Amino acid sequence: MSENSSGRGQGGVDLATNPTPVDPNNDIGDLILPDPLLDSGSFIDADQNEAEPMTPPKKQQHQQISEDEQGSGSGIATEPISVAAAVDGSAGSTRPPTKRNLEEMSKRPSWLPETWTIDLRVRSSGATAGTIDRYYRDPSGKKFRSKNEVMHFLETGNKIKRKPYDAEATPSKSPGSKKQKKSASKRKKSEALKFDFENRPSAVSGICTNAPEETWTASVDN
DNA sequence: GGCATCGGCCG
DNA sequence: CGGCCGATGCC
Repeated sequence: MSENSSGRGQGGVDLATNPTPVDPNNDIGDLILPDPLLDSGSFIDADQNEAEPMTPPKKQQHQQISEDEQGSGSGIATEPISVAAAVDGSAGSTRPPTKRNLEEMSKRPSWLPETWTIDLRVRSSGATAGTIDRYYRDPSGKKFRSKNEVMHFLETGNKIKRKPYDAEATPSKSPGSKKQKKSASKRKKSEALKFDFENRPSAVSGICTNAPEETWTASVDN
């Protein structure tokens, strides 16, 4: 505690560095947000659970924004971010604004289904250390790297297919023979949208009605 | 083989 | 600056 005055002794300077130019009524009020994650209209009731016989009573669908705690030991370099911890509110002059808005980052984009979850990962090593990467997890647990991938999955139901890596393409290869796509796997079911059947509540219609028309909704119809 | 992360590039 | 993708390394 004594270090308090020592480390942050520059109380006066603090204000000078962070004068918060235009701030009508933010101040601490900003920190006490009612519900940054839950917006009005967002209800996470477990009431509908009972309607789903298949849904095991293991756990509810809480908004898990990857606020898990690193248990220990794992050689995981990147560490999951905690929204609560990120709310320092202190003079973060030494911190880039990127982190400060961690809260905003954890909020779901409009194009992302409400049943999906966001995974925030911070790079702890490398030249890009400190970079925040956003991942998207679907109700099933699949992990995606970017919005594009998520959309692809929502549209086709199949994970994006990336090149199998062709190395330098064999320099001495003769022209004429190459990788010919084999027409294998023709049984590719699921070509048509797969809503979040994983946790499809019986009141789905209610939610749909209530929720505004999102872009992804249109895709489903398509 | 698969997963995870980092780097670098682009908009 | 943010975001996405690609590639590599590691397990």
